[in-house]
Amino acid sequence: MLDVAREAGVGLKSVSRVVNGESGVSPELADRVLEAVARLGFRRNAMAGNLRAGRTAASIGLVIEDLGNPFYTAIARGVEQLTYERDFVMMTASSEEDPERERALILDLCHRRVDGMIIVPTSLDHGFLQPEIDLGLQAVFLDRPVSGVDGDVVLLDNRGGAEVATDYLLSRGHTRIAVLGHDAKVWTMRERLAGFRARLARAGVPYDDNLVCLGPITPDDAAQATADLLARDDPPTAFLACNNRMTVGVLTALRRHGPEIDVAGFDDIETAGLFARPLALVSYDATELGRRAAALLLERLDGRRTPQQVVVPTVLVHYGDEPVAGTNTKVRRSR
Amino acid sequence: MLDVAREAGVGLKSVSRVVNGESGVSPELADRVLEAVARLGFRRNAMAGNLRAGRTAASIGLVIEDLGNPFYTAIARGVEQLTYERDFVMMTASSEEDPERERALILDLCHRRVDGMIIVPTSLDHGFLQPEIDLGLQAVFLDRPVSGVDGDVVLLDNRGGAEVATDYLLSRGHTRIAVLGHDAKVWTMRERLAGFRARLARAGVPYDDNLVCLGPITPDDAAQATADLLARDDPPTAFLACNNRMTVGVLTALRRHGPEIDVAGFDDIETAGLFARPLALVSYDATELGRRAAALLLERLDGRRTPQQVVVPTVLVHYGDEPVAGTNTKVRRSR
DNA sequence: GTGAAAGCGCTAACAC
DNA sequence: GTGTTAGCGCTTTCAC
Repeated sequence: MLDVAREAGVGLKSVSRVVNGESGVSPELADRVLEAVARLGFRRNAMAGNLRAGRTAASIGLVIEDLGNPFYTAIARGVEQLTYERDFVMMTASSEEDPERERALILDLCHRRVDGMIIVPTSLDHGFLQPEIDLGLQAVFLDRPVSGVDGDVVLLDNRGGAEVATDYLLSRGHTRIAVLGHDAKVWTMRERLAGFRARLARAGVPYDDNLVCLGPITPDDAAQATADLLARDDPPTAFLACNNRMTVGVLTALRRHGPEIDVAGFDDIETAGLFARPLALVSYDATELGRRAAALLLERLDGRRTPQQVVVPTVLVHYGDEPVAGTNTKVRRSR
Repeated sequence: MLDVAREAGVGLKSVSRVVNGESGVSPELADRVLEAVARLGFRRNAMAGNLRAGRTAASIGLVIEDLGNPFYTAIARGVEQLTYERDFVMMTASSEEDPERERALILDLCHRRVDGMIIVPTSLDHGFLQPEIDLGLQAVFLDRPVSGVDGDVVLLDNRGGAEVATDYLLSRGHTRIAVLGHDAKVWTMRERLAGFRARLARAGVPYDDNLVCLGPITPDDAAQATADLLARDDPPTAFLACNNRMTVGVLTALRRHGPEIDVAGFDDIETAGLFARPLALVSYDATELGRRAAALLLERLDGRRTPQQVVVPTVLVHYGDEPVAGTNTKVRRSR
């Protein structure tokens, strides 16, 4: 920059002003500067500019579990939509559900002085973040609550969604409903299970632990588990899949089975309307989830300090009952 | 850092050494420093460290079209897999297919001194990047070639894929094959169309411009276009959809039609095996596409300068012919 | 081993 | 309007 100043025969600050489009520079001087900039191939170093006291990098960190899962990428998209307008860049990182990796990722982003972070927490305790927050980091947690840290939280109405889905399967006359889900250590999973059990109890249907299969991770895992369940002497007559991967797995295993087996699942699937089998999905706008989180973060960056929590409702959407475009019936909102 | 030095009663450089885990510090001194760091809640500022001459931010920029499209997120995932191991952070940004936005995004990332960039180019000319490259930026272009810039390129065998898909439809006896695609300004689209025409010609089937519909963007657009085509006096008997959104649209419009209409599409769809209708898809590993690009970029960052170009092959995968899990028949490789 | 001094490229405060 | 002077928080010589 100093070189430019010399080349143009002006002061350092004038170059700074011109380069940053600040006002208060005479046009001719600006021209000279611009010329020198061009001649010298000067590029402003944003990092240096952000070095100033208390300043940050105009960047936000997004820590999700897996860039390969449409749920998380929809979130990333929502976050980007809002942060782009404010000229933040988004640094995305996948924790791969590994608490240790998550921790390292988050701390690295902190060192890079991101202004704020949106985190889908994998660790059970985020106490390690509190020091950073005390130092000025702003954080919004997404999809799961956290303990030991100040920050906003954006949640899904998991319990309500599970309740509506369970009611639907019960209303179809099922009493032996299998549940497929991920690890019960994950809060969302516990909530969904709780909703399921609550509705079963209300309907007077006994809860059978043997029909609940937690653990599968990939669709293939889930398909195998489904096949195992169906091979039993007293197989389930309906399935509740607790996330998009489980749903795909269940459906894969059911391809040779008739429509008498009903399936409900959590998370929307973009192509569900094209499936061979009818399907009820607990849906919600995942992009909106990201937008809400980003909005909260931006509010925080603007100065809000009182913690907020928002819960995004879900809707049970029926696919395939009436195979006509655009007629998915929204049956009942969870809240 | 100076505060820490004072607090520990040591020199500035010693703190730096300890904080960066450099060797050559006596254990007791290190202990004192660590203590002071803890007491003062010191956090190293990575941005300041990277300010030094010629240094960079250990970050790479990824510019794609749309974070909502599984094609691009699969790429992002592949890129992340390789760059994570080298402690780079990934700054992701969507150009939304807007050349102006793309340009702004790229330039912003340059100013943030990313070490390298992986770009799915939307603009037709990237000459504006050459100055940055001359200044040391490393770039890899993905999915489409670019003009006017030095950099590596990772491409898909678009033409070969289209040829195999076209051959398949021809082999099923179709002579009136409709093509749905995005803008012909996009290189991939032109390649796919060229492959289609080449095989038509070879088979002696006349090319009918009226059956080629370019322009739809969303699945809904494509569904509408498909419906329009089917409503003609002499409708097509098969469809070639040139990307995942087109495929979904075509299938949506075809839900009420029998299996006599064949559909082939470009891009894999994760849930295609669950669809009501058989489907042939020109598939490839999009994550691998990202990995290849990242590998090239890392090589460049390690010093390679000779430009490279890699072409990733495609495979035609048949879904739904034989509804059993795991038996998707890979019919023919494009190369 | 350890530390002082001189920047890295920029912006904020303050003169002119 | 415009330029000068301090830093921002760190790393890098290079003495000690």
